[in-house]
Amino acid sequence: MLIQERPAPPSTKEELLNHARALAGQTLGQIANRLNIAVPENLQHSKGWQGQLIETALGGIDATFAGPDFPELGIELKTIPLDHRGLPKESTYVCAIELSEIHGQQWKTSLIYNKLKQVLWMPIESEKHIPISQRHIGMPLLWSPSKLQEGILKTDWEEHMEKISLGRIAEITAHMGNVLQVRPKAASGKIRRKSSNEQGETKDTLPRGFYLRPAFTSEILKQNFINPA
DNA sequence: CCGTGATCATCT
DNA sequence: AGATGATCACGG
Repeated sequence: MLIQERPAPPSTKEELLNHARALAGQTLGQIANRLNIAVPENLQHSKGWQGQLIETALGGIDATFAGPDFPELGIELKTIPLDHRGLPKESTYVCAIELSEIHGQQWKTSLIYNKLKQVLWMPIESEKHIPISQRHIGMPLLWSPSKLQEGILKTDWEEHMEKISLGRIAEITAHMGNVLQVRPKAASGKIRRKSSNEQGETKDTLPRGFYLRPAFTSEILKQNFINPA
């Protein structure tokens, strides 16, 4: 991705939100053109393209950093693909799961909590038949989990982490978790990573990541109607 | 190789 | 159709 005019990082939450709202109604093509970024024909070989584009447009940091996209503000950016009904088309990847040194991890200090405590959701029109350059950005939402939502996330997280700490990660499937899933996250099914249990014994396992179910992100996006931007 | 950005491809 | 398990590209 060639970037010629990368915006500076926003210094305040208001600045970020204003910039994000200014993108609403625009197409991916318009945004890409301003940044001199080429638009791919399809996303099959450019799966993270939209996320990188919006992150660049808003002045976020490098995607490779294992933390919030806007560290100063503690805000994570997530693009979310919508179908014609305005519902999420896919689950939302949150972060990789640490497979070692998981003993004693607490929810409040976990990587996933720190990623989810404040998220800027950028909806993107993602019907298959619409050319990528013509897809529109929807109205963004700056969200933090409600007490109820956080409780559900925490419970899911604790159940998953307990299995992992017991060395039973192989038993975890995407069927588990009310709103938070554990699914493979690797370049291929052949990749292996060391996973250690409470006794310090290690096993090689497929790397996993945390994902939010579409039903959960759908509920989150409804706040756009309760609290119109 | 690993974690970031996610969507794809297949099965039910 | 929707969900699950698998995969693609990139920078460090």
